[in-house]
Amino acid sequence: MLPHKQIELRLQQAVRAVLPEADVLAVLVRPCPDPKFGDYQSNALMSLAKSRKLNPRQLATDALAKLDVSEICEKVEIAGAGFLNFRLKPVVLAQTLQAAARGEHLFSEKAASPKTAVIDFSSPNVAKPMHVGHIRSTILGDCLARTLRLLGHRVITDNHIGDWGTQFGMLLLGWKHHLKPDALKTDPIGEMERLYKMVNATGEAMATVRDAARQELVKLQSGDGENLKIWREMIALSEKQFDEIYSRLGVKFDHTLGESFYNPRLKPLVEELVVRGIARESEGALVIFFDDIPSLKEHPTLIRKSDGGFNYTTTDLATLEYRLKTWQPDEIIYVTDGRQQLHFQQVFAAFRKWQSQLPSANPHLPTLAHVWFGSILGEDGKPFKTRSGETVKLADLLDEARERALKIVSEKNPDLPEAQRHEIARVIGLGAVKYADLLPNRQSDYVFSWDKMLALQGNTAPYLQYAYARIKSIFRKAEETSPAAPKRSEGGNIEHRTLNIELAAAEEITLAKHLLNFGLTLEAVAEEYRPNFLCNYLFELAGKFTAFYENCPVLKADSAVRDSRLALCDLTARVLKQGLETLGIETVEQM
RNA sequence: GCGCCCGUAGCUCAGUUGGAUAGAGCACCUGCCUUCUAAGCAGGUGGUCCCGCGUUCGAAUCGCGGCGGGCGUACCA
Repeated sequence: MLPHKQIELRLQQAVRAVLPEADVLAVLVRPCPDPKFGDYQSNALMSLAKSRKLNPRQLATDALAKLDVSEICEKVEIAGAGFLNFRLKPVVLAQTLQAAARGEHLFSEKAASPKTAVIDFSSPNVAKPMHVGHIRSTILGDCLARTLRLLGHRVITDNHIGDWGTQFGMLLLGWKHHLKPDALKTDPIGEMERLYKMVNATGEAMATVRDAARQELVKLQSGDGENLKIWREMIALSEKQFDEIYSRLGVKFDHTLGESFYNPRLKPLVEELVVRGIARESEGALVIFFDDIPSLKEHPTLIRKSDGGFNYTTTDLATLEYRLKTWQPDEIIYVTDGRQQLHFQQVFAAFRKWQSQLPSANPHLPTLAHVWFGSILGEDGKPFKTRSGETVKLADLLDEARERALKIVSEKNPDLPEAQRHEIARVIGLGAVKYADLLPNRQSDYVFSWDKMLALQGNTAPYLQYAYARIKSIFRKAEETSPAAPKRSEGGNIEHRTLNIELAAAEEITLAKHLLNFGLTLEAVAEEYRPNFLCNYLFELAGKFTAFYENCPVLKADSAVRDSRLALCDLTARVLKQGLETLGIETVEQM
């Protein structure tokens, strides 16, 4: 168990001894904001004292009397209003690093009770190009999936693509009358988008076009052979595009169950909801009212439109039911933009209402989480919407990123073979785009900017990848200059089985202590669904490594120091690589 | 009208149960490539954390009231 966990556990036991009724799970041990206070601190006693009108310093003293962490920490200090400050014993720090060097852990622990989580993200629409608006959901969702998996949870990713709905009426009408086969061959998505826009535009002016489109939709929904055939072709063409983008992004889904998958279930589902008295007719539509939920009292949700059609609430309820039956998840996570908050409140409330009324009511309903993110804005601060020709296509963004990175790598490192420079540019460009998306708090609105997305300096992915490449460079040099250098194990890491890690320089100690906080950070990411915590952690790690790199020569040091520093380098590289991988970002050995 | 979110350095933004002297990147200024990769480092400039009141030992963070902005609010998703 990592030292801070041990401290936390013992502190919780001590608090239980002093305040038996207290919720000790809220007693947390966190890294100190400033190393002068110590390595870890707990503020919990102050809030416990406050709610009980106790003297916080006295409570701290009482808890301390029951606390024995002497083999982990130096003397525990009570500071200020009642902070407990812990300072790790150097030997504990060294032992933790050595255990990591032996491959026993990488500063994180698997969850004690693994859960099953379904993550719903990306969800692009058929017949439309993937643009920058899709990147947040895709990258965030993928990162959350990776984080939960790393922590030992069972994760099921599901891409709920938009392959059904009213847009297909217009698409079918356009396809039948205005399709340009050559254009479809060269740029299928562009051609389908053109058809949609064209019919949509004329439909706004002409009722006959609207009606014709509606007719095509009705035919599709009632199983018309020709329309189904065209519809399937549109999906196939779109999925080809999705696959290309996902392959470039390195994003994989366990399932791609689009809206149409749930189509057969919609009618019986709605009937069931009516029979159970959850939905009722209102103004010609079937509606679920939430009179018992104040925040939703004014916001009923439709599950069948007055024209008999179903909408996305219906589909989402059917989807929830399917996921529950199929995977028995503990948690279902939806990664969409914040504008859908009300919708998900309604879906979640309707689902609970429905499930609670089933005869065999499931006592263990999953946690439903809407992980929302801010809107994408243009550089003018106005909503970045699909206006004619102004959408930045995802493929173009990735191309531009790769080109800018190639230009830089060719300047910095012209001697590398061309193929290698291209590969580096791919990894760096892609990493920069992803990192730019993960770094801000997800709830902030997102001002799209080429320069920001493609920045290669400062707090960016290339900075982290650069730190990694520098470490790898040290190891290359070590092998060149000294045949007696530590050997590489099969995993590409250095063997440390007999290694003694000794930390003397301030930069070494600071770096080492930061490594210990990797798992803590991953847990925070999983808890709050916020990958930016990991970005910041890695940026600090790279910064602390750089300080070490500037001040502590590795290869020129005497044998014992050198081996210890090599081990520290290797552990840093592993955490950087693992951390970046969790963000969905690759590393390169040289750049 | 109601609901959600936001307002922190010139710009873009972090800020982990309320916690210790509010941080980073960009931009700008001064230094540092015979020394493990300068996509870097060291230092400097830069703040009424929108305003006011309150709760608290302690507020950027919580409550109330303003001001400003974004989004949502029954048949698109």
